[in-house]
Amino acid sequence: MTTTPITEKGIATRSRIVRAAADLILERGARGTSLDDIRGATNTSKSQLFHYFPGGKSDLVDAVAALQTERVLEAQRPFLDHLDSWESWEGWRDALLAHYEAQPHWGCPIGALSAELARTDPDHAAAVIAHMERWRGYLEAGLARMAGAELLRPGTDPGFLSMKIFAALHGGLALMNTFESLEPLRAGLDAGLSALRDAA
Amino acid sequence: MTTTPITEKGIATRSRIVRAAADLILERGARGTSLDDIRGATNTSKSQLFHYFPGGKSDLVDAVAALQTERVLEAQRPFLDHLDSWESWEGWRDALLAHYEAQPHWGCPIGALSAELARTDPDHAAAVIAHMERWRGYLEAGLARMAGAELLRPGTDPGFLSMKIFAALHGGLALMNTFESLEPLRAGLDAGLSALRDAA
DNA sequence: ACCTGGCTGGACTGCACGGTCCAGCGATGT
DNA sequence: ACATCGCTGGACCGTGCAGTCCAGCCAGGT
Repeated sequence: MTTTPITEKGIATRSRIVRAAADLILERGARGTSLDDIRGATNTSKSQLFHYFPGGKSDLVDAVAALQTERVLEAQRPFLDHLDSWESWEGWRDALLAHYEAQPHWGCPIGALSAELARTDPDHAAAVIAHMERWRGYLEAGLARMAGAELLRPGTDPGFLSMKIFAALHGGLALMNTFESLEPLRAGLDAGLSALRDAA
Repeated sequence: MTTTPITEKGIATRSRIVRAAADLILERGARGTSLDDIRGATNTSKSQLFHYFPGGKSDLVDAVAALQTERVLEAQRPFLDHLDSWESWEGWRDALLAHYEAQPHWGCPIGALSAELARTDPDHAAAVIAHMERWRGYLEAGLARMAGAELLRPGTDPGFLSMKIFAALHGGLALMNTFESLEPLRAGLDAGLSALRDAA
């Protein structure tokens, strides 16, 4: 639960907090980011943090996860909604590469949060899983349309194929974080498209 | 740096600590596991922890990372050393599936540590990256032999191809952690082998 | 001018955790 | 029997952090 600000000033402050928190959490992880860090980075005070996020850090992390999900989905548009042709998949791949290259730090904000919170915090985990499933759902939807148009080998399961591509993508993101390079993501996306080609 | 125990009893205690710490860290993450947790799970005392790991938690985490690396490499034997035939790659895939299915918790111990520490702790990060590179190196070596035997398309880069397979694998592991199911790993490995087939 | 209420600053509290310290215990060798 | 030394138990300390509390500030309305 978060408190929605009333005035324009309040909206600006809240947004400033979430955006700074998103950056810090991407850089240091949720556990590695203290409320004082966020306070310092935003020129705010403790009371403001709890004013806008009554549930404390937990609420703030939820807000960050939601923001990052929107950001990453937005970065994949318009391809994400039409992943039913070879050109769309290639455009999608390029959009992802461009997005993550422009990001201030290596790695996938959602994936990192998931890896960090899945094991400890069931409530957050559910929200993060939902974000992941929504994301993968776009891939599956496109593949289902391709299967309908008989662009895929008969008997291909769009759900499993989407998981293959999704896994290859997220492995690229994870290793991008490890190796601090864009190369693993390029490789992961390549592997994902190989899996797609394999089913065509 | 760790203190090597002298007596048999000491060796047993140290090993008990590392193994319990490995389980707890896999389950809750390094930051989510306190020394008191480990102390409680092993019926030891603070002084023993610092007796065997003078550098404190940091040393212990290093030891856990080393243990988990050995475990996961061991699980891939004997295939890991002969990844130069189609049969070996399939045996390798099956061995990995069996290993992670038998594990007490979902996810990749090394990958999780990497995701957690890469951003904050450069010292640990270097060690974890080394482990990752060693692992990927086995794949690359096999692929290089395949390229030498002209089993791969001319011009194929074993390094990049190994990264494709490695990324697909690790994406499967990461999502396995998120979705708490073996299915993503199966999908990731499938995608990796698709990439291999694509280069054959 | 005054009031209301959204917003802000910052001191304060309680607690969890990493790390220190020292007083023993117990097996092994002489 | 005694001394040595690896090993063990657990009290203790300092710090960093999430979360609380309250005294203001500053519009906009009347």
